Amino acid sequence: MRVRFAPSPTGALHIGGARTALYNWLLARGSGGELVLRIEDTDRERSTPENVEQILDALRWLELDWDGEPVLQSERADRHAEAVAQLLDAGRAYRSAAGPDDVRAWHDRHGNRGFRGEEEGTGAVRLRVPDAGETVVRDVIRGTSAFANELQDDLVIARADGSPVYHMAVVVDDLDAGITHVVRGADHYSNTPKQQLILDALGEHPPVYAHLPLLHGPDGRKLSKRHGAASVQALRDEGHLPEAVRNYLALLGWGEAGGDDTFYTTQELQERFALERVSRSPAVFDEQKLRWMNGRYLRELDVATLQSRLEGLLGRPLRPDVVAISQDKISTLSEFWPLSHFFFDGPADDPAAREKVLGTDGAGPALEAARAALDGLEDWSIDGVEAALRGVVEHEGVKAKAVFQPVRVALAGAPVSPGIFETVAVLGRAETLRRLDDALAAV
RNA sequence: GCCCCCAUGGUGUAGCGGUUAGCACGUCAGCCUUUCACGCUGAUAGGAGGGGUUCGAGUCCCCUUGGGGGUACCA
Repeated sequence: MRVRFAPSPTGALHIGGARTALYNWLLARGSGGELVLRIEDTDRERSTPENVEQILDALRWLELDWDGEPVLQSERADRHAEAVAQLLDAGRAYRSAAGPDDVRAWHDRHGNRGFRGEEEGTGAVRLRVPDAGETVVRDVIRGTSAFANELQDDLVIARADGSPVYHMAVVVDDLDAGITHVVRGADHYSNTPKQQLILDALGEHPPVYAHLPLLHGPDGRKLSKRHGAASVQALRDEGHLPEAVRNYLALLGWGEAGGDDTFYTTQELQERFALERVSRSPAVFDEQKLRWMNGRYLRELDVATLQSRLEGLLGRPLRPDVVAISQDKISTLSEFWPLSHFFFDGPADDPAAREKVLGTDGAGPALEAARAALDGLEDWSIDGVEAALRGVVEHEGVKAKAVFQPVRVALAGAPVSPGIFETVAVLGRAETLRRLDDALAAV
């Protein structure tokens, strides 16, 4: 099995594209086949080196590798031209100056019958589509359906300047690369008969096709940039884990036979993924579920791994103890800093929180008592701190919250932080007392 | 307009002629509890509509409706 992923370099890698890449990768890696990467850049405007690099970057982040060097479609123009010439020589294509207006005029006269032009020896190259018969598309996911040839326009396969059009280019590239299975988005489905027509004119046979259902946004419309995190780049920036994204994406449009499972290791995915079981209907990308799943993966990580991933995202060194006590509280990497930055750069500046929590009558005494208890504490551990602070609560005869919240705000500057005992223990005696004193001075 | 495809709760899916329609996210309630989370327990809600076929239909067929894709000298 030889499959291919052929993104067009429009910038970021779209979620739908990422899923297509994943499925192709699963197919190749799960079967011992090969995955080749081709950049569909016949549209020169979009194919800047930066755009291409972004796509490759996104794939690397997802840990989806490919075999060999990525092929740039634009570099195969000679081969495309050769194939066009072959069709011209064989009389399976012709040059015609007819443009869009002429095609429209034809349809005004002939209804939905496909446009048929005349050999004019100049203009764009059009494929001669037979009037009889039908082109049958066999799709592993969607089954079989027939498209009447009579209804198909003689399509342009090369522009007047000789440059090949997309359909011509893909067909030739897939042929030359020996692609056996074409797995791509369903937006290519209706174009498949055209490509089969070209293949047929070339005297070749079509590969196995599989068209994946499109992804929609929460509003039911095709997923796009305005739906927020619609790209792999955005997911990475939000602090998702590639393994979680892969797991989530795999399940967006595919389900195991009789399976109630939700979590799959990449290994399991490779073993069990089957094209035949991919859904036919479009799916809605659900950020909430991805987030939930990401949290589950995050909590499974050992502290050292989590720390290095966080450092990678934040670009600064962290501390394992801080990472450890924050792990249960976050579901994406980017939630770490807002929660625990105060360990590194001092209490947050949140006047509203200070006012609300430290402005109450009991706050002063509570902080005093907590300070005294911690000052003399011998066992400076999470358990030791807990014993000391609970002692304060008991001694003061107040609710636990009446002591813990002021301490939290004094240390973190915010009403939210990791567990208070953990926070105190990790912050250390000197820093804790200093922050308590600062808060006391302001009360 | 024409061609093609799709249709199980709010979301992703399981089921493949006989089930109390399963699982997961979400939502709601409760528990846990020092905040926020996590976790646990329970609840909520579903086969678009209409015709067939059949003893029996999410499950097979047709129509309607709704949604999507294609229809470029775009990719």
